[in-house]
Amino acid sequence: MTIYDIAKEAGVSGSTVSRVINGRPGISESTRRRVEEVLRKYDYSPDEAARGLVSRNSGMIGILVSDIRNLHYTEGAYIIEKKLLEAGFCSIIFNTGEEPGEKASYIKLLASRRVKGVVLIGSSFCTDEVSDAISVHLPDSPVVIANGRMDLPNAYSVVADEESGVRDCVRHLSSLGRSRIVYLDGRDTPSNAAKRRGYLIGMEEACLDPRIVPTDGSYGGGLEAMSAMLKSDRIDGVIGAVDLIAAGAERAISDHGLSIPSDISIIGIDNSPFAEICNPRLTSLDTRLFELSTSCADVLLSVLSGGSPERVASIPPALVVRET
Amino acid sequence: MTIYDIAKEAGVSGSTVSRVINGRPGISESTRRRVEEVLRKYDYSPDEAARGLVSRNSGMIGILVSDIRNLHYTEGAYIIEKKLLEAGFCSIIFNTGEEPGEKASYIKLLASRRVKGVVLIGSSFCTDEVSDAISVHLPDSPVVIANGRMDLPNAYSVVADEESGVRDCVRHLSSLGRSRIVYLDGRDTPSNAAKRRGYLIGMEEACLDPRIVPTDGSYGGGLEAMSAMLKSDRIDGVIGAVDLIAAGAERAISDHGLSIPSDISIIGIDNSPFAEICNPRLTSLDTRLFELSTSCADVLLSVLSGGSPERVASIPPALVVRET
DNA sequence: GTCTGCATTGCAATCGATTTCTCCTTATGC
DNA sequence: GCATAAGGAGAAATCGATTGCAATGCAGAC
Repeated sequence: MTIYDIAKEAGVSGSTVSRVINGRPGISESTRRRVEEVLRKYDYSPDEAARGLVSRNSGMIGILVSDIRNLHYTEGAYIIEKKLLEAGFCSIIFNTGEEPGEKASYIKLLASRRVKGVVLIGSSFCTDEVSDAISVHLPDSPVVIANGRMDLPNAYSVVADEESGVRDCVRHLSSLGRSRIVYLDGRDTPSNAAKRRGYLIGMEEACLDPRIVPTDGSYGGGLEAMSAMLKSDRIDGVIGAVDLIAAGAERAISDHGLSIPSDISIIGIDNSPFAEICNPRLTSLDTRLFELSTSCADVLLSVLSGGSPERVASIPPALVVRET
Repeated sequence: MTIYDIAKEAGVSGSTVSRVINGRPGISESTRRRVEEVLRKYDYSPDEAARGLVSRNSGMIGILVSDIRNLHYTEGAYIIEKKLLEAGFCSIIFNTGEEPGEKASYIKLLASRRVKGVVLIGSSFCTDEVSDAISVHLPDSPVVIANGRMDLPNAYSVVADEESGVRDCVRHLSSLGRSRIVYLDGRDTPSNAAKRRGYLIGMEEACLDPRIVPTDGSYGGGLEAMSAMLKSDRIDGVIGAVDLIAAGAERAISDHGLSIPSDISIIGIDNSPFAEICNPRLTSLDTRLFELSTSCADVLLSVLSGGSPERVASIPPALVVRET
């Protein structure tokens, strides 16, 4: 079923059908109605490949996600996808994995699909490989990075201000009289580096000794690191780089027979669904995933419709105080 | 940059370049090398729209997910996407929302993109609207439904045997001496209907009085429903249609001052990450999301490569006993 | 020396939709 | 009643890659 089949049945030419489909002017009301009739009859929809070929774009947006185990990223991807779809753009979503070389190859893949724009979710895309691949294969398409920065003429960033967010967490704990505040770090990403900086600044401001403990970023990792610490050290405050780590720590603390929050306060980061389910409910720094994701989509749509939004938008996080 | 640009630079015709790119035979080793050189020089990748136009397919697979709030679905989607990508297929993932009419329109969208196959995630796609849309717009492409059934010549199903899974949950509770076992239902889907059947069968077998309480399928819903029940009724076992409901119930019980599992046992369904984080850790029926999703991808790939897998594959769930 | 045959390579049509340019019809003004 | 303008519709080129078929060249056979 092509426009010519439609054309034949309606007794017109292909060009006319095309014009009707695309709402182009210069068609008489009667022909338009006749063609629309046939269009409806077959519930026709045009071949997007052919369309893309002549219009030189696919009407698609590429979304790259590095780590699917991170609920945070996938949720962001879906929010963005939904928003773009409402605006009439299809999205291709790819899991790129963590390897920088791999990530760059996905840029090429998107380029060959003639995407109109790209959204990169997570700071782990901010590498030279990815940046180079973009300037080679997609020098003219807008690229929006969620929670990361890239120095490219066609790149835009929307970031959560994690540094000051975590600093505020330290202030909060300190105002609660906590002084031995440990930071449970996650995997090595620019985002986690910003959080670490915020922690160090906060501790410095409060004239406290900082202590950063590495973990693998998982629930188990948080549990393990916390258990080890509780054996020897006195601690009264914990900040986890993500909620999952904090949840693991919470569990370790309650297994150790200490009480939360009277003995130890805990704060997680991201305000994920996990925070609500922990027992006691986890206090968490909300990095405003919804606003951030929505804003990414808005920035992209703005560029695509000829606007020129800010190169870097910053979303302030907010501490959600619960029971820990 | 087109194959003709490459061709000019290599001093050959476009056809030759095309043949080299696609590894077609009948090209001398020397020309092939020369063309490959230029290809590499520009890191060229062909326009997929043009390719799709002549080959009459896009090399893409459509994945439809109804509810993005359900972590279970999105995780399945990602597992499938990854597996398909490894096999060389790109995926377009769409959130369809719950409305049947909307869902059907996405089928049309996929058809216009000339997808090679479709994966529908969740039983909520098993409606007449969707089924009709498939037989009109995609009568020849394989369609795989994860955890649902559809009666169509080109449809394949991979389902978790939730009915017997939930029946086994009842048996488990009953073997623990529980007799007042409540089932907290979720939203109205074929999948939840199967779970309900399993519960009823299990209760019948154990000669116990069934009691099904509706909820909205959320953590809050489970909490609310359970709180209400605890005010008046004596209960010693709970099964939640999904982990989130069970987690809410768990919280309600501990808020009510009862102890788990000595006073009341709880079982969730899906064995999601939430189960591990609950305190105490939630016993849950693992519906084997990973195996199910992988199997969906396998079935699709099998059909696409000319195989004819079973129309319906069933994955037996497994009870993961934790602390509740 | 011509002819057959195979290996390479190029030409041109094709996929389906868009768009420019041209032609034709009809209405309007004189 | 005729000229002209304007609006409606079609013919054909185009997007970039693929592919059947034709053409070329070269080697070996007679």
